[in-house]
Amino acid sequence: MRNIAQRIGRNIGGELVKDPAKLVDTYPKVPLTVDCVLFGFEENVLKVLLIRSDLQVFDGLWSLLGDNVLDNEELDDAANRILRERTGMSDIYLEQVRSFSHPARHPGGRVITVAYCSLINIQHHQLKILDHELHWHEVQSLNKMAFDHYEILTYCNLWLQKRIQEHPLGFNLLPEKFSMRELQNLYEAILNQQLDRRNFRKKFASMGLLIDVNEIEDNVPHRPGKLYKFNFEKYEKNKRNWIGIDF
Amino acid sequence: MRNIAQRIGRNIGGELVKDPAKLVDTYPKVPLTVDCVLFGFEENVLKVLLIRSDLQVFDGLWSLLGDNVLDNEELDDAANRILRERTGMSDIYLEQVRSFSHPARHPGGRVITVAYCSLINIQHHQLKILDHELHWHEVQSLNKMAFDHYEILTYCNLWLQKRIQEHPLGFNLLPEKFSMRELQNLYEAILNQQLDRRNFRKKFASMGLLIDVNEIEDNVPHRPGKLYKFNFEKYEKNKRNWIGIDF
DNA sequence: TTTAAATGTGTAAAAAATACACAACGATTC
DNA sequence: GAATCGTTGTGTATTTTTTACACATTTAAA
Repeated sequence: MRNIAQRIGRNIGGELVKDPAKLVDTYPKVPLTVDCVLFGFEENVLKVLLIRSDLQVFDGLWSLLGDNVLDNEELDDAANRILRERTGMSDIYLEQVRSFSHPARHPGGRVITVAYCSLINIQHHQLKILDHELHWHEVQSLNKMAFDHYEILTYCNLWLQKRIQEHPLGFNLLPEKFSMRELQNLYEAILNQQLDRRNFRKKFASMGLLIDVNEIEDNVPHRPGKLYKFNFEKYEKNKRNWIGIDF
Repeated sequence: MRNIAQRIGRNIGGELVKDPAKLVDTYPKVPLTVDCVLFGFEENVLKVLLIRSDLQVFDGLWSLLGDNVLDNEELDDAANRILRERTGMSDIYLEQVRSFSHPARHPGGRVITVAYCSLINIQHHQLKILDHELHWHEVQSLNKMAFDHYEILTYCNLWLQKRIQEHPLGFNLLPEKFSMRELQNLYEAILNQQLDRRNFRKKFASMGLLIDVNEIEDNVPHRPGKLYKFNFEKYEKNKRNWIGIDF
């Protein structure tokens, strides 16, 4: 094997590189994409936003929302742009999850992708572009997808389960005013487990981040529950002391 | 703005892409590197493995161990290769942490990097290559580094603090047989906080993952402590039930 | 023999997590 | 308007976990 300095064209010995641009020119380049895993919540079911793959080899399988990273584009920006271009939605806070780099993950050759994740309220974000059969798909009903997207989705789903217990992401999925039952349904759907109703309420009550808006549910065929707002302001202030939720 | 299908050269309408390779050819390509953040522990201090940057613009600042990702190389493999080439060490388990993509992070132009992290026992892994002044550097004494490496290091340090409470990584940093005091020093160094000695011991005792080897410390100028081994076997078996350590 | 410096150990108090049941409410039906 | 249905709202006892804290013991060194 050649010496590393020789192989990558760096100077040997003690001399310093004066022209970094020349150095970067010698770097191999790879196609890089971003895939957005957008989770949503509707009818007490966790959903993910998908399109139909337009690659023949994937024969109509579903695919995450992905695209290339452009020249000089930061990954965060790429994720936001892709989401905007594919769905018409902006102002979604996406978080980087991890990269996937298996050499055979794309049938057209080596393409590395970085997965981004977010959770949104399906009602509050109308899909303005419906190309490629863009739609919300139940997470639980998926098993095969285009590329390695099922693997990415599974990874992001686990990431989300952990994340939602450390940060109050869940409130983005609910209407501004929500009942305790809606909140609990949300956590149960994401964590994929039943939770004790009284202990659930106790836990959130003790956090002191819910504001009782003195209203009750409407149009429910039973005793309506009280409505709450999430105290985003207080949360932002005390963010540093936030220790998370544990179920 | 052009339609996304036009911009990236995809087919419009319902037709399927038959040649994925042709499609990938149209993707913009970016230089991609991997940076390894290797943490070690020595003399009760958390250290990180660094080299001297050979870019003039960084005037002798310290740098992480980084290099390009090669064609068709998986990121995990790249990280292992880089570590091997730079230090001579293999069989180090590196974990992907996240990507850093600020367009101006490299003075030579747009270079995206993926950070990988590991924790090793400095005594057990001799540095076989010392090019570029490769050496172990105290984490606490750093503040400025080449590129955005200080930012990457800081991020990885936080990642590590979290990680070490969820997985027993720390045992990789200690000799096979270690005293409770050594173990506690390690946790204190990484978490950067003092821990109560009795509660610390109680916590580890209750996990049942330490094996008393019926030996005591040697060459200490005070009462020697008992030595333990970590029960890797039992941990691997019960990994799924592992709930972590919490300080 | 004394001193210095660390080890080894247990308990009480506080906090957090869990399990669990019944009355009150509103909507619907008859 | 009475009865029924389904869900809300609430509290307590038990267990588990976390925290705070002190003294006798052991070895090396002086």
